[in-house]
Amino acid sequence: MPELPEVETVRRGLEPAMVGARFTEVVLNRPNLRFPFPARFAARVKGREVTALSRRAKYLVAELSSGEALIMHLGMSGRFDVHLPDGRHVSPGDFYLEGAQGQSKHDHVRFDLSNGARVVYNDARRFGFMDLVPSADLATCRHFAGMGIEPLGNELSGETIARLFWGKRTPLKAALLDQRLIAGLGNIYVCEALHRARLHPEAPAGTLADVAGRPTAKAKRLATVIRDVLTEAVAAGGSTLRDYVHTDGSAGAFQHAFRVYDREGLACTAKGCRGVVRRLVQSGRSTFFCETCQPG
DNA sequence: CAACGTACCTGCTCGC
DNA sequence: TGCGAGCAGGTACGTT
Repeated sequence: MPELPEVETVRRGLEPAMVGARFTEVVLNRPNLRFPFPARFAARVKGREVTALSRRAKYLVAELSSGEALIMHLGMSGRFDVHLPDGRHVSPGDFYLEGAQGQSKHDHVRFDLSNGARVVYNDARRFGFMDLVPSADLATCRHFAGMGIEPLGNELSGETIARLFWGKRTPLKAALLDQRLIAGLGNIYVCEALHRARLHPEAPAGTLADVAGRPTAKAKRLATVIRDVLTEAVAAGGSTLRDYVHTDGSAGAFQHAFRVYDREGLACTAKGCRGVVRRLVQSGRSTFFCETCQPG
C-alpha cells in the first residue's frame, strides 16, 4: 500500500539506523523481487556508507559512498524490520501486518550495518524491487525519468494541476493515480483527496482547467486538500491496514482518519452530509466516494 | 500518443 | 473444516 505517507514514515524510521553507517553484510535470499536484483548487488552495497536516505514519490533512495544510489520500492506489501543492537525491534510505518509482525517467511534481503543495526526487507507479494544507479544519473534513470511532480513540493498548486489535467478526458481518479503527472498518490489518498475536494472520481480531469488551461476553483481546492491529507497522514505516521495490532505506539494511525476509503455503505462523514459511501471500480481498482457531496 | 487491460505474487476474507 | 472466488496499498508492459 505504501503510498507517499507510508514511504516517508519508513524513511524516517530507517534514517537513524542507516545514515552514517556502513554495510558490513548484505545477503539476498533470492535472486529477484519483482525484478532481478542488479548484477553483483551485494558486492556493490557491502562496505559502502549510507550518506543520505531520501524519498522520491514512493521510492526510497539511499546514497552510497561509492557514488551509486540504492533505489528501493516497497510494492504493495514490502516492509523493513529494524533490529537494533540493544535488542529492540521496530518496523517503521508497519502498514501491512496481517497479524504477522516478526513473521520472517518472506525475508528477502538482510542488511547488517556497522552500528550494529540489522535491517531486513520483507515482502510477501514481492511487488517491491531494488536497483542501483549512479547518483549522478538519478534524475534520468528509468525509475525517475518522466516522473511527475512531488505532491508535497512547491510545484503542487491549482495552476500546476490545471496545466497537467488540461484537455484530459480521463477520469480524475485515473489522472491522480498517474505517476507521470503527480507522483506519490495511491488508491487511498486519491479517494480521500477527491472526497475532501468534493470532486466526483469519474469527472473528466480536464474540468479542473478552463479553456485556456487556467485553474478553476476545483483545481485550487484539490491542490489544497492533496497537501492537507498527505501532511496529516505523514504526521500520523501513515496508515496501517489489515489486522494491525498496536504494539509500540509508533506505527501508523491515519487509517482511523479515513473519510471514505474502505467505508462502503457507511455514512458520509462530511459535515451536514446525509450521503452514504459508495464503491465503484475504475480501471480495475476500488474507488470509494460519496455521491451526495462529491457531485463533480 | 493516450487509454485501457493484464501480469506479477501471496494471503486473507467471505460465502457455500 | 475445506474450498474457490474475490480482494488488497504497487508498477510495467502489452494491446488497442
